Amino acid sequence: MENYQTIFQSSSSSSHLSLLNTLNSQAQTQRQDHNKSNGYSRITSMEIPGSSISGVTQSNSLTGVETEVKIGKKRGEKISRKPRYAFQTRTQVDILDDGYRWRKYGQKAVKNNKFPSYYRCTYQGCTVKKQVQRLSNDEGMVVTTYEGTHSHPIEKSTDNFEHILSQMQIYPSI
DNA sequence: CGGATTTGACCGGCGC
DNA sequence: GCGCCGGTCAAATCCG
Repeated sequence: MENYQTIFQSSSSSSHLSLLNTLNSQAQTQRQDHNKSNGYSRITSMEIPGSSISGVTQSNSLTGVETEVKIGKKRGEKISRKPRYAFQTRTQVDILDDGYRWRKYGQKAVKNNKFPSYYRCTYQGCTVKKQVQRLSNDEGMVVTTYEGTHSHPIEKSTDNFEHILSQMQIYPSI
């Protein structure tokens, strides 16, 4: 976990998928190191200087956390854990388009937070889920949690987001 | 017309 | 055992 910046710079042609895959790999690596039991382990922190996202006026700071979700409800099934990556983004727009097609399937009120929105990837066979929460503390703070990994190419051409990713800087630990 | 979004209800799990 | 909270589903609606 030393060369975060290098990894991101090398993902110039593969776009957003590379970002998530990169985080995926690093998350797994760190998971072995820390092996947190509380379920949340901070893996990366990103900061985006004032960018060109429509609606964003100030700097964005992304914080990625990886979570292990164990599903042991079924019978003798193997221990399946779903990777979850949470990004804390300081922006005014709730929906950060990462290039995939998302379909909202639920919205429920939570005590400490605002109304979290639940999204699912509409690609056939893709069970990746995304949860967007808005912190009541900071209106501009949005927590996006990705659950699962995409196994298909990106449909949309979000040059905007990609541009931001290129400017993204990750610090080893904050 | 098709697809995405919305909102309410339902279900399951956890806590007390 | 009951109640509460969170999460998901599903039908209706709206938009493009």
